[in-house]
Amino acid sequence: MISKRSSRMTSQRQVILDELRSAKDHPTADEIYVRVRRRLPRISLGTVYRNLENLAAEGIIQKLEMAGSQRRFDENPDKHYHIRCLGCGLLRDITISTKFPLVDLIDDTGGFEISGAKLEFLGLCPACSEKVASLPEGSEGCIET
Amino acid sequence: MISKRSSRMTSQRQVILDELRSAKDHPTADEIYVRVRRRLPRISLGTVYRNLENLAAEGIIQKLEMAGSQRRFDENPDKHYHIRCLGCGLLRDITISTKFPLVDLIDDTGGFEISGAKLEFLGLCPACSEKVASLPEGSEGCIET
DNA sequence: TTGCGTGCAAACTGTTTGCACGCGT
DNA sequence: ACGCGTGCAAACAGTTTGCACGCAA
Repeated sequence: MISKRSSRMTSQRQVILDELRSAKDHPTADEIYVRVRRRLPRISLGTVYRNLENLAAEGIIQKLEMAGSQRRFDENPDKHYHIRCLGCGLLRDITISTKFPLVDLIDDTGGFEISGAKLEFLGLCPACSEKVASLPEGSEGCIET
Repeated sequence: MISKRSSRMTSQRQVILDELRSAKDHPTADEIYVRVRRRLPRISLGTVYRNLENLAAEGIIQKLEMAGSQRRFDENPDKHYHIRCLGCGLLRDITISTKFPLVDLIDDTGGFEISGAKLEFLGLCPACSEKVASLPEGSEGCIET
């Protein structure tokens, strides 16, 4: 794993990591901030950002940069995929049958040296697709690329 | 195509669309802003954003929300894929051999109603991989997910 | 003539940073 | 005791919005 020399262990760092690990969702920095503040009321948002950034750089957690939305953090540092609900923003892990590297899909690299791919699925979570099913009409599915 | 009632044709809208169509790269709003200002020096950045947003909503152009980077716009409204250079940020179209919908890769939808997938490749453009080849050392490839 | 789209500037969101201080090593 | 990591507040980047006015229809 790509990792830097590990940082000093502060109570802030400890609680942030704790709180992220016990979160089932993939929280944003400010969601983590409010959760951590229950235990460390004087912590600052800047500190939360700094620690999350460091933990990610050390390969202990994972930073999720989703297209067109706020950054989220994942306690699982290993490569895996996600599906995002277009209705409520819920982000959930998903496993894909990875028969081959996605890079194999490319026809012509155009001279690029390819190092990876970002893949994210979009849809409606059970709760939201329930809601949509009982809608007036004319709300055609929003197919994103 | 999903499209709204088309908007009033103003010179701003016309020039923005022109400028985007003649751009080979996939410019950001502010890049378009500086280009358009050569022709319409009094245009405001807000107007550029509003028009790009409308054109995208009408299906005339495409908004590209890439993970962890600034929004870009594509004169081609049709679904296609891109590769982004991790060195310089260059964004280029790429064609993939789409033997099957990406959604077929999913093992378990977890009850989600899936409407699509976002896929983006990452790598180094010819120019940047040239530079890296002649680097000191210890700069391991940054494999993103 | 009507009202949509504009220019301008201010607001806003998410994130980063400079600084003095306090705490982990 | 040294200096990294903190709290705070200000800065920052990208994008959005309220308002009065002008121009396309």
